Amino acid sequence: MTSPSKNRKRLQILASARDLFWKYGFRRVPIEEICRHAGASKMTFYRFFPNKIELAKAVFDEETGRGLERFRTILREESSSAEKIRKIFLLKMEGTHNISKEFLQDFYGNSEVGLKQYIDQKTKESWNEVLSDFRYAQDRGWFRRDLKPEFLYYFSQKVGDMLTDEKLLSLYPTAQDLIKEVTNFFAYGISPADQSRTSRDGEHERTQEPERP
Amino acid sequence: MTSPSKNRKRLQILASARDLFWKYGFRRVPIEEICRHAGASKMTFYRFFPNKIELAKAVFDEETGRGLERFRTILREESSSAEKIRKIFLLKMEGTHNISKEFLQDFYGNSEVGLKQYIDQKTKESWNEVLSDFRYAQDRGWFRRDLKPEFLYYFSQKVGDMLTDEKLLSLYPTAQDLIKEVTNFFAYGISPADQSRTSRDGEHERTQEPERP
DNA sequence: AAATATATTACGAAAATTGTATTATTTTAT
DNA sequence: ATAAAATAATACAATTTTCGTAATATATTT
Repeated sequence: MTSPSKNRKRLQILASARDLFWKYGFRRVPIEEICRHAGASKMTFYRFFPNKIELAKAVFDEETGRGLERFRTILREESSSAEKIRKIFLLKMEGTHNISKEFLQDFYGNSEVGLKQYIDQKTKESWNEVLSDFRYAQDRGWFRRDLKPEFLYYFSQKVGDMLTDEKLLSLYPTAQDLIKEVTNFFAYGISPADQSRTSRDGEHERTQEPERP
Repeated sequence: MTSPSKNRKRLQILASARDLFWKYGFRRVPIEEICRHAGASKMTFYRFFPNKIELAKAVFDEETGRGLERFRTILREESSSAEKIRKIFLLKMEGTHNISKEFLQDFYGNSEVGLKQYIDQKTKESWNEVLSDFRYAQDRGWFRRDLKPEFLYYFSQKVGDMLTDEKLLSLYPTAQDLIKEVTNFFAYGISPADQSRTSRDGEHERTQEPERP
């Protein structure tokens, strides 16, 4: 058995599936397209996965597991706040972690028994772990205290859908406030308050314009 | 003939088609899904459009026309830079203008004669107009001079794909530089340089960390 | 050279999509 | 209120897409 070779194509298929599922969702992507994208034949696919659903499960498990792992590693490692956010930035750019809306949407539509529950549970677990990790970092003063954990979570997920995501929008009174948060995030970074920021208001109530004395 | 009523459903279908095409591309979205999304029946669809291709053409025309119009209006109107960028922000949030990659991709795959050329030309025209408008504003000192026109264009298109867009990335030596641009954008906004920023380097060569005296 | 992994091609079955027809319901104008 | 128009709902055949398997050929590994 050629262990390394055996897994090579499998991982390529897995990666391609993730990329395509992420963008277009589960049902919109035919198996053959995944194979084309992965440079594999359909037969090779069926050697590793019995059908598309099992493939999707594998993708889901990979992401929740490995992505969360990477995220936690970055949060816990010995580095500056700026370095942390830079790495999370890059992690997000790779699109390596977290589950896309489109992917879950189609998965939910599937009437497979137990699948929805399985996903719900795993999602909730991951979410709680991320929040807990974030608060861990926040407690140690690595991140601003007035930055909502939910914000960084969503930010690290997908900058793309940030401003159109209903869930994220619902965290703020108006769309304006979300824009403020984004602006503040880029203006101040994630570092805790320091002596240079004396004119700030309370949490999430700063003016939209960055102060420039 | 009830003119207003006649166009109501048609516009809803058009809007739904745009939303779905934008996200998933042309071929991945069945007509019935568009109808569902628009709250219209299939028969109503076929009353307005002979087939999906004609619908896509209509969507394309609408977007290049109306979207560009709105963009230019914002750029040209009498308002502050901050106000302009805010409106462009909101415009982008609505996802109202510019053509998505997925949409064009599928359109290109279609062997319809002349379609590709038609799209290419219209796209190029719009692109040139936007750039020209941008430089117009830049010349009048409304925007920073060291902000690449291409950047604002892409920014206004889709913040989402910003950091994964190959074209945009290729405008910068490294991904770091793009991140710098994003950071600077949010840190300084689009306003021209003022007295508060004396420690800046040359174009696109500032440090990644915002200065905080 | 043998064994294994993969690609290619073909294929039938199942499912999805398209486009049309028919009839019922709702909306609009008079 | 009534007629006309617009729309919805349903059903349908024709077409296309997708799925999953098989048989055979090619490439890779051992």
